[in-house]
Amino acid sequence: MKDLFRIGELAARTGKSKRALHLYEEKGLLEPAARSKGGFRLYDEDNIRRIAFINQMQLLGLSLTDLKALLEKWGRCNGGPETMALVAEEYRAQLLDVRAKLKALEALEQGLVSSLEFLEGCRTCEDQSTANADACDNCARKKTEADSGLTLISGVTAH
Amino acid sequence: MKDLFRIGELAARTGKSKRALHLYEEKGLLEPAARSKGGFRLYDEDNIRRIAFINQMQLLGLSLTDLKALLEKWGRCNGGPETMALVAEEYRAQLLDVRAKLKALEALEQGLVSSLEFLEGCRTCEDQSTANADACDNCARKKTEADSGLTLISGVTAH
DNA sequence: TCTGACCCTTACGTTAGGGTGAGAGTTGGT
DNA sequence: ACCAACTCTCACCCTAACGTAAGGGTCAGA
Repeated sequence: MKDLFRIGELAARTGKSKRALHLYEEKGLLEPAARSKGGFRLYDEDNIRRIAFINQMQLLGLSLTDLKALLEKWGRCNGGPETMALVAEEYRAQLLDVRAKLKALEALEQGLVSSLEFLEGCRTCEDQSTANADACDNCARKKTEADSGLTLISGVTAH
Repeated sequence: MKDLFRIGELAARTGKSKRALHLYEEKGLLEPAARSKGGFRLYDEDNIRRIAFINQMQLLGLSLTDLKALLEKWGRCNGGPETMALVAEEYRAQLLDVRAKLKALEALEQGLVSSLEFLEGCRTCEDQSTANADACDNCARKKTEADSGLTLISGVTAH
């Protein structure tokens, strides 16, 4: 009927380890489409999609436990409006979280860009002045300012 | 000279536990400004800034180990151009990572928004048709499509 | 049927990031 | 001097997400 494959192939095709796949099953996140007579797990394309989903969510910082809860909630949703509302609530919460992370990431991106600009300025500055000296006063000062850490994010301006 | 405070106050002012602060010190991420004669750790404002920095980086998914490496690299940077280049390299790598995460988050945001739209459509659809039924064929079909998981992200379109 | 490549379950090991005392010393106020 | 509040240094416990064997079946091809 559908063509099924064993855990080795699933691992190869998803980049996950066999152990991880076993784990996802233990945690109730992944159910093999079938088992062979001898007990081998047999998977199908749906399983691959499920793993792609797990990957995405993991990337975004959800734990396997969180994921299980989410999938269960989604699984219990039978199309009735109350259950749908429940899922919607969950989604809304996730969305808030996602947006907060977005802001943090954007801030860091700015910080990194500024830092790079600063470092670039430092390089050209060094080029023009004391050629073989190990330290540049300007840079050293800026570095000291940034050293406590926060400047790294709030933006190290070029000099 | 500066006004120093003990670990309890630092904990209170940063929202971290004392244990966490000890841990950061063990990991080489945080050094008390001083110690009292009796051995109590004494902290200052710089320490607070350092912790804010740690917070930010943790939020973005860096491990304490990553952070230590980053700070060490930054600490070894004495203004010389080679060391600066090294730090710049690190920053560039971080930036790539951050941008990848940004894309993933934006995709998820879209997915969540679309899902919410779908759920909303479902609710209104339910309102107009079979009022007390527990299932709506339209919704059930959509749900089945989305059930494997990926649709959750690639976008559940409204019906 | 035999063999090599796979897979099964069970179960202990590992790293990160803390939590939670225990037992003992330190501080600051009265 | 004395007490309450605080801190110190061990040192063991915990969850997450796997890694890594051990001991023993399963499958497919020659």
